[in-house]
Parts: sequence; C-alpha cells; structure tokens
Amino acid sequence: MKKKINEKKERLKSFMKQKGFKSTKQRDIIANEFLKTGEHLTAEELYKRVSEGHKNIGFTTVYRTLKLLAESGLATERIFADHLTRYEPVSAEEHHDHLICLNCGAITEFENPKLERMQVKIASDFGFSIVDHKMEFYGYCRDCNKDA
Amino acid sequence: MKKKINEKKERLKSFMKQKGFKSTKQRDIIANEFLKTGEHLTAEELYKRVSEGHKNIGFTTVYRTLKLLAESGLATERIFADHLTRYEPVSAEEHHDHLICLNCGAITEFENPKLERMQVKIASDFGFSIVDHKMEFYGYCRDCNKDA
DNA sequence: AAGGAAATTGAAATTCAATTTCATTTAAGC
DNA sequence: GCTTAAATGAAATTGAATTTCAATTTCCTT
Repeated sequence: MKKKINEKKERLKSFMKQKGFKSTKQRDIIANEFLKTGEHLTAEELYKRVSEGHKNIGFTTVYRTLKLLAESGLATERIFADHLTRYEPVSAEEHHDHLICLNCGAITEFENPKLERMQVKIASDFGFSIVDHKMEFYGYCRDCNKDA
Repeated sequence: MKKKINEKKERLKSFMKQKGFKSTKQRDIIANEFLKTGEHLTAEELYKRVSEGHKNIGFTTVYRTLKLLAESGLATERIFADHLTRYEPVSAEEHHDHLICLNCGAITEFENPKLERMQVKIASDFGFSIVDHKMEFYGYCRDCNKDA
C-alpha cells in the first residue's frame, strides 16, 4: 500500500519535472495526505485535513494541487448528486462505479467487467465511441437498511 | 403526442390545485413550451425560447416553473459533466440513460432493460437498495465519428 | 362584480462553490 | 549567492443557482 503511494509520488514528480513545475513543501504535504486518504474528498475537506497539521497551507494551494493531480492523471474529478466536485486517487485498477447512500452519504466503489463490456456494446450499437462513462447508484447501503 | 402533453398539463393542474398554487399565463406558456420541446434544457435555454414570443416573461419565473414541474413529477433535474442543471420531461417510459457527445454536445437517450436488471443485481449483492441510478456515456456520436 | 388575502412575478440582490488575481515568497538552474 | 520564473495564499471575481421584495395578479368570499 505504502509502496503504491510512493509509486504515485514518483509519477507526480516526473510529471511535474516534464511540465516545468516546481516541487514544494506544500504540494508534498497535500499530495501525500490526498493519496493516503484515498477517499472522495472535496477541496474544502482536504484543506481541513491538511490544515489541521499545517496551519500555514491555504485553501487555494490545496485546490490547485488537486487540479494538478487531476492533470497529471493521479486523480479524477467527480461530481455526484450534491453538485460538489470531489477528487479521488486514480488506481491502476479497472474503471469503477459508485454506490452512494442517500442516508449516511457513504460512497462505495465497485467494478464489474461484465457490466463494462455490456456498456461498450450498447454504445457501439448507437455508433457511439466511448471515451469515458459514469454510473452511480443512489439508494440505501447495507447498514442503513439495517437501521430502518 | 399532443394528447400526452395535454395529459401532463392536466397532471400539473391537479398537482397545483392540491398544493394551493395558482395557475397563471406565464406558467401555462412556460410549461407548454417545455413539454413541447422535450429536450434537456437549462433554465437559461428555456427562458430564451419562451422570451422570443413573450418578452415580458422573466428568467426567474422560468426557473421557478421548472422547479415546480420537477416537484410535481413532470420533469427531472439532471446534471451532466458540464455542471449545468438541465430539465427533461418525465415520460411514462422506462428509466433511461444518456449518451453525451463530447464534440457536438448532442444528448441521446437510450434504455436497456437487461442493463437495468444487471444493475439491480449488482447493487443487491452489496446489500444496497437502489432508489435511483444514473448512467452516462461520454464519447463521440456517429456523426462526429464520421467527420473525424 | 367588488374587495381582499394570499400567491405570483420579475428585476435586482444574494449566495456559494469554483476560479482568478496579484503582491510576496520560494525553488532551482546558473 | 544571484536570478528568474513559478508557487503561495489572501482577497477579489465569476457565474449559476437561489432568494428578496415591491408591485401585480389570481381566486375566494361576499
């Protein structure tokens, strides 16, 4: 797990070098916290986490670092039904989709190759070539079903 | 087709009565244009259409009428990758999904019962009960593929 | 049909996340 | 160490979405 994060940090470093971007303390701290956390965070949420330990890091820098991570391919921007922009570390794994609990807000990821294949087929039947897709289920998770 | 629209207008009327809302010229005109158009329109777009023939109708009223239509179950709010809120008349048909062209912006609808069933099954494997779901394909449509 | 309470309208103001600006600070090649 | 181009962060700006409020309209009651 730690290995993977270091791998990603290396990838970020080389991307930045190639683009002529500088490596800074702030970016290191922010990227580290983001990759470590591995959740669907808004810039605001990541800012809160980061600034707990580092009161001198500004929101703008967190925001821009997330954009940078997205540009370098280490993060993906996602917008769910609450309209907020969230960021998620990109894994080497397959494309995945999301289950979103309307009660507790938990976001669960899943992947299903069979579903993926079906999607590609449907699209091609329309003469449509897929670049990306998005699929979200909204409902109630196991825990919240239990409580009800 | 015209029948369906009238049916919907009836539905709207009874919803409004029940809720104690008043029927006005503006609402009639806006709802009519919206139901007639049947596309994925933003409030801004619908406002432009409506105000061509009725220069005295304000944007706010269009906006509020769309919200009202959504409340009454005659429209659905949708947000695609451009982050704008669009409204779409609700049809009696099955749930449907969207193909969105990254070049020309065309939004094509499709439905696939087999896919739906698969989705329900996947969700239930996670102990998840689905209330709603959203699926969007981003890519290039037949026409734009041709041009390239 | 007139009166009046309550809802509607629409221009303007406000909100709020997202993004940009700009003066100051910092990183990294020479 | 010096230089300069990029990075930082507080504050300002943007733009869609939403709310406010005075004037208007609907519709219920008489």
